[in-house]
Amino acid sequence: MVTSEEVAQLAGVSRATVSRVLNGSPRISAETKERVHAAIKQLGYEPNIAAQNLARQSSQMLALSLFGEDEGLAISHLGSTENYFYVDMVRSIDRGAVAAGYDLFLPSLLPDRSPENYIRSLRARHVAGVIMLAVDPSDPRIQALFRSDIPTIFVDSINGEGRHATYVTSNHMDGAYQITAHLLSLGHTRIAFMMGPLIDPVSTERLLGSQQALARAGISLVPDLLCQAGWTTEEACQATRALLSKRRDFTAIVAGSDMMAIGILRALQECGLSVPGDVSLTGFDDVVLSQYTTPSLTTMHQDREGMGSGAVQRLIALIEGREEVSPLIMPTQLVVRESTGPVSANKEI
Amino acid sequence: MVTSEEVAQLAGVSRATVSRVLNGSPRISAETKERVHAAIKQLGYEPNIAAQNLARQSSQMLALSLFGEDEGLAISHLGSTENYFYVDMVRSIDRGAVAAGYDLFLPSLLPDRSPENYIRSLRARHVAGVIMLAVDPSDPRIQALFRSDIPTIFVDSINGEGRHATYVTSNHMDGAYQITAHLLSLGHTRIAFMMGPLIDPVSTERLLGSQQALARAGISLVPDLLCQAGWTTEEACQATRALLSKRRDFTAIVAGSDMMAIGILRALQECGLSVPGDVSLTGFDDVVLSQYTTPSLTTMHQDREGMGSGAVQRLIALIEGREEVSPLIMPTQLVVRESTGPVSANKEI
DNA sequence: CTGAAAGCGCTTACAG
DNA sequence: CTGAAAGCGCTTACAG
Repeated sequence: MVTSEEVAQLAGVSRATVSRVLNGSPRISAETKERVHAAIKQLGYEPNIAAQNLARQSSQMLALSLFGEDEGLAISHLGSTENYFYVDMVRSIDRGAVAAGYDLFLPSLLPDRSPENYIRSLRARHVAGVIMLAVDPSDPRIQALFRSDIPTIFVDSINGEGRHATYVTSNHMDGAYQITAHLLSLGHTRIAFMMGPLIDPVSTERLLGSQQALARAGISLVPDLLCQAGWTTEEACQATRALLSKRRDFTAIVAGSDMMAIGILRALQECGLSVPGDVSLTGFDDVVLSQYTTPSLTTMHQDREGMGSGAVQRLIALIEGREEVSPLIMPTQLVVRESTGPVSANKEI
Repeated sequence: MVTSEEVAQLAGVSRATVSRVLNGSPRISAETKERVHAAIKQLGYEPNIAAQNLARQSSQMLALSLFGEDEGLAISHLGSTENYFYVDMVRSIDRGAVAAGYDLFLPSLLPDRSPENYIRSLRARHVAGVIMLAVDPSDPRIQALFRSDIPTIFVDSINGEGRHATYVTSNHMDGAYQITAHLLSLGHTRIAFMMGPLIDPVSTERLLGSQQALARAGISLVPDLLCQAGWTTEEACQATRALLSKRRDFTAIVAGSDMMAIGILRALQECGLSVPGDVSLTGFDDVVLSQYTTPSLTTMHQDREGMGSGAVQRLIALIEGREEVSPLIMPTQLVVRESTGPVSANKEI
């Protein structure tokens, strides 16, 4: 490994000067700057990150976390269907982080670690900030994180705003309102809801949006048709099978997400119900796959790009600590595809 | 931040001793060890990682890389449908890394970085080893990595074996053989192939396996029915549309992957072809979603768990440098679901 | 079994 | 605008 000492010698300056050039310190003579840069290029010098971190007492590292429910491993749950939407956001997060000169780190967490240990391990690594994807706000580690002064951006979980933390989310309420209104405009009045878990505020916001749309149309929600399931394709499929075994007196289903809708679609087709002939179905998220089911899914588009880059940009603002950072709430957009249609005249309800 | 100095004072020993206890050095009196551990617990001490890395000239960090084709960002492509299979492997990689005391790092790579810079940036971060997911072996960065002495495990790309690198992969050839034999046993003789890109050795191995199965049955591959597409759902769907517009004289399609099969299924259903009534369809990978399409997919199961943990275990062996490490080749397993059936008598070919 | 001391490669007030 | 020097918090031969 070539060190700053070697660069300094070649350029005929001190290590301090090399460091200053590297860090873009002002008042360095143009000529010195040039000599140093030439030496860096010639030697292929790259600063030792560990040494920088130690000297600066900080790092250029952003932790990317996504907690699952059953274990402590922080990023393990990316592969679960419920999180495909977030996986797709990693791209824009990565892009934003690179552009700002940060690295991404996946903090692995031992299952037996206490909340205090979680915070300490972030500190021991001098993590500059944390991007927390879709997390249960009641998780004690989240509470500890929120109490700490580590800059954190929460994606899709509302965890206050201020000097240390803020959030980015879609306007779930409006999205649910719109997609429900879309079904109402097609003549559906008996609508089933297969929501994500209602402990998750995202679900609650969406439920509220749907309720508002129904209320405005003077239509009431049928208690037995309000169902919950986990966010996964698997759980949504099972819950729908259970629903169908009890009653089928609805003409549409609002799913909590696209991945849930895929499971619901499977359950409907198993029963010989056609979509949208017998039942209309809506998703939420607009994941890539929603175009490739048969029928393709009517859904609400969430702006992953905007959320990812907005998250990084706000996190960096928090790290730099100049001011309070406000939350980012992205609009959603209705995408009408094949899975919704007018309520059929001959539907026997 | 509490430092080892404070622990040393509380325990009445030197920093050197604290360090030794922490690193499990032998010949430390049991009593001292106990006192130090007590002090650590009492103070909530966690070693400063940057200082450790600097002093040790190494880190406990594993780089997890997945190169896309169009840009330098290393992990950005996780969200693309072609990589859902690997995303699902992150879980077992994470678990293995944590168990061995390593952290996972996502090296972000600026688009304009040269292969030399890529290696230098890994070195500057003292990365202990690299886990390289499904990568184009001709990428110059891969070549540079392979020439370097940084321990690397390649997943699904055969890049030699030895003291610095080895690979883990499924037995793709056998898998393709089995799934093709399954179709042959159902009476299919005119089989279309929608392979992944044939620059990718994984595709070639699978093609070879299929060819062997066909040859053994005395059946020849129809040139026009051998198609290629990108690994994504999108590209497979489009390529199938193109195929169907030209000819339909086949009774089965072998897809390069499950995610491709989902796109193929969509294209078939758009044309009013029923699966498996008109055409049988096979996938590969056994991703979770293969159970939730209608019809569900007959596919080859790849042992993600085994591959992920095997990859980490071998990488650590490479890092410790005790010996040559042999590649790991996992068996695959046929999973028969709804998308394949006997060739129908009335099929007009 | 344990301590004193040097060293890892940077950064950053402090002088000039 | 630039250098000498101290410091970041560990680890690890070297003695004893």
